Amino acid sequence: MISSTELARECGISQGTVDRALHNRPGVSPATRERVLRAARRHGYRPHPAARELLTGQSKMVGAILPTVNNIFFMDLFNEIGRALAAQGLRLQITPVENREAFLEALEDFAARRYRFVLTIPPEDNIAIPAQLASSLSILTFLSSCRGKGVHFLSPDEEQTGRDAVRYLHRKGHHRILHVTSSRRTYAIGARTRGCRAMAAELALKLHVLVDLNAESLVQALETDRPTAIFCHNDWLALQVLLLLSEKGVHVPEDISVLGVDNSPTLIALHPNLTTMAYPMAETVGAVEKIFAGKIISLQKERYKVIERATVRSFPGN
Amino acid sequence: MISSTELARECGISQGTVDRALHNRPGVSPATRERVLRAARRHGYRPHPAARELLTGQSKMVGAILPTVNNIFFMDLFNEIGRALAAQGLRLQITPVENREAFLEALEDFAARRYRFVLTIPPEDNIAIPAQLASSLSILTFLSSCRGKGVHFLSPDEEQTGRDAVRYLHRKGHHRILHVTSSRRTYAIGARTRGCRAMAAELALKLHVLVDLNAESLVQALETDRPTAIFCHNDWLALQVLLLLSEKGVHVPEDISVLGVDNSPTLIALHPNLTTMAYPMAETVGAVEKIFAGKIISLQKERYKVIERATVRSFPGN
DNA sequence: TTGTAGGCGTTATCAC
DNA sequence: GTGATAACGCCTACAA
Repeated sequence: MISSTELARECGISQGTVDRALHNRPGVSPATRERVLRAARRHGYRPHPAARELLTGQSKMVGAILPTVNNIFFMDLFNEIGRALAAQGLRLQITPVENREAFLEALEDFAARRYRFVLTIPPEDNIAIPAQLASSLSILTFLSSCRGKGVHFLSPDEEQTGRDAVRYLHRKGHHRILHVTSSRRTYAIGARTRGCRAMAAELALKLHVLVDLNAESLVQALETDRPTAIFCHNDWLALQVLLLLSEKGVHVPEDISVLGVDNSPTLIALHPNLTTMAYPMAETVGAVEKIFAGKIISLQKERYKVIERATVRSFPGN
Repeated sequence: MISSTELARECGISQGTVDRALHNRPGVSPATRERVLRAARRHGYRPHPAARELLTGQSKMVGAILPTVNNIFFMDLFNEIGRALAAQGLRLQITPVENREAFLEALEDFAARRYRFVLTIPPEDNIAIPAQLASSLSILTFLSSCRGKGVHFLSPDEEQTGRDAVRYLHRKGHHRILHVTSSRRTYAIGARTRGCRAMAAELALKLHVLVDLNAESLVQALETDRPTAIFCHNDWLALQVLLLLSEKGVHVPEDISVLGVDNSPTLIALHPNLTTMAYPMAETVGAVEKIFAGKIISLQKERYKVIERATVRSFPGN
């Protein structure tokens, strides 16, 4: 990789002139410009981003931090955001982290590099962000928030999502619902279950909540409560449920219905029949773009939208 | 983010002394050192990586490029590599790319940043890497190679993998095998199918190859050839097959066996019963580490190893 | 039209 | 034990 100074030496002119030529700025004779551009192309010249970042105090990079596990949907989301950012000349860099220490370390490094924004899925809930960090970096969190002022948590109203899911199944004629969720403590998990419970109470239908899914716990829940539908916290759990059911010889949707959440492109590609509630992807990408532009945006009013496919049946007369 | 110069001003000393204190180098009085370290901690001081990179011409970052689709296993692999690199003070930065243009653009940027190594899954097969780029960057490719001298393609012998898979199923008593693979043209896909065919011929057993899996094509293949086992190119396809089979009411492994490849942590977490051939993950991570240390390593002699779980049955007497 | 100079934050070296 | 200075590559501003 050649530098603009070396380029200048090679062309027998000053570095300043090279710079003008490279940036298409006035004040260079056509002949000189052509000579510089040709030399630059020949050497595959690229300005050193570190030098530019040092000088301008700004980077074209946008950082992202993703836990090493449980990340398929967020990988999809970040891919989508990355696409939108690329259109603005920004580049998304994803760092996988295993635990809180690595998470904070990555944040520190991003801050030191003067990244303007960092998108994160914290590996744990409620991680405390040191004040120094929070003030020098705009942190956008998904899934679960962090402690620290200035950290922006971007999420739809998940209690509403739980309510919507139960109401949808109720409208389809289901009165006994199993809610499969996780024991992790994130905002989305807690709120969605609360929403489910609230709506189940309103509609006077039976709701059983199953945490920590496995073959035994699922069979037991099916036998105990005889649900006609399973609402899974996300598509990932829904697929797990589908695979477990198929091993037990239970047919979907004849014997039981399954509803997922996210409409994760990767997981739907795996099983295109899954009925699921689509995460407001486009709205999120739009919100991130607006936040980058300095606006304050919330997703609280955005709703997941049911995408009806083959894993939920409806009962006649409902 | 405070700079070492500002730190020096605050402590009323020169920047050089601050630097010595921060790096635990001799030539600073204990009192001064303490004063500097305290101030640094108070301000959350971090050296600016861009400045260091500019000066030293080296970066602590290792780049990685991943296509936005079909990337679950490689995400797992990169997570593993990232862990190993973190232990050496290097940080893995993954950039998702959609197509060849974005791929080359990301490579150019990595080169300009003086990243020493880049790990890549090319979004297409056989992309041409400009000579400039290849010479200023050590490129490690997985899955499929790129044209360009100096590009290091790291892959086990996939023809051998195909042979091993067929032999394994044959030993389990299967004589009619369906090989589900993809129409993409990567080294792994082509070689593995070749290996399957070769071994099937050697063992005089029936092998049918199915490209572009879907409900109809699968049913037709099952009816036409009556296979007793399905060898899927990877775990992803294996899960797709399992889900399709369950919809058709075909039981695994009673009615038919399913064998995947990769032992992808993410996908196995989704379905812990899948019998699969484990990618030599540890060996790959070790190879990457050695290559970073300047050695030339190949994975050609490494083999995938069958992990027997519940989706492959064996016939008595075999 | 072109050259020069200063500075971004480090690190390394040399002088005191 | 400490300060001053050059250099990394780029960009901006000003001088010739």
